[in-house]
Amino acid sequence: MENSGENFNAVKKRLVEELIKGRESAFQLQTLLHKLAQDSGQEQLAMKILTSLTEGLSMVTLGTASSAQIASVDCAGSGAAAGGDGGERKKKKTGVKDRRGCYKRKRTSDSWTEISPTTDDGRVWRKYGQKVILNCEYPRLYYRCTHKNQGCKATKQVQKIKEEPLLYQTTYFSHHTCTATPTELAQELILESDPADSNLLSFGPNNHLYSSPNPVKISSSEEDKHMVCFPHSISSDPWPGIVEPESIESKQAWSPRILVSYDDIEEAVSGCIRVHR
DNA sequence: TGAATTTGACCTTG
DNA sequence: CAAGGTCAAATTCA
Repeated sequence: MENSGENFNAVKKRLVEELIKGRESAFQLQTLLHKLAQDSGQEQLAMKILTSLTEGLSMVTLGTASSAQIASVDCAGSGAAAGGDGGERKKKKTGVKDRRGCYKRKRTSDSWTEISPTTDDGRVWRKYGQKVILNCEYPRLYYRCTHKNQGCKATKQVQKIKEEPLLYQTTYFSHHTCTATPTELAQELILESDPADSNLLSFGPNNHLYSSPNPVKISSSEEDKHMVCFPHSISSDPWPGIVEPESIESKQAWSPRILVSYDDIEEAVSGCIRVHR
């Protein structure tokens, strides 16, 4: 057998390189977009970014993680406390209800992920669970729409990624079928009226990736609804490229994020895995 | 007192 | 069997 530690380091190094390339390309694109309103080169450059990031992802994927786990950003690496289900409490119910909902959610076209310094999205959620996740420093929180009784099936999972600066990864499943808040209605109107807002790349000061404090649904197309954000650079710090919220004066002005659909990643990754194995 | 949260148990999937 | 997602009784809060 081979030295797996060395392999890992080599892969990691390449991953860093690939992601840095992606970042540089993104920066070029940003400059380009600044100069030109419309240009055919934009698409190619965006593709280049996607390829670089996907390449990096595929290398990470070689190890253990699924792309969904990669999207969860390494969860700060430390060994998690076992199980979340500790302690002693009543032994309960022997008569289990016929079936408990669907377990192990699969990412469908109706799910998407957002990274944000806040979990507040203008909706009213009810927490229904919390779980310690392996290799994640912070527990994952499970929420469902408060209006579940109206038949609203919207749920979300909130995973704290980082303490300083505070960052959460929120994964949404299904859309609200209950009455939307005025804020959200306004947001959806804006996005739907401007399809160019979907899948776009944009950056904050210092060329850093950032997300809106009040995240909105980015994609309006059915295939691209489940999204993942990527940091611009990789180091021991899971989110080194993200600026402190306090240092930003108008986060709102650059709220869109780098977004890549799971479908794209998984398609590309599945191809890359064969190459790298 | 009702609604929301907490948390151990239960269940499915890989 | 481990891990992740959900349920629901117990507890806390307004």
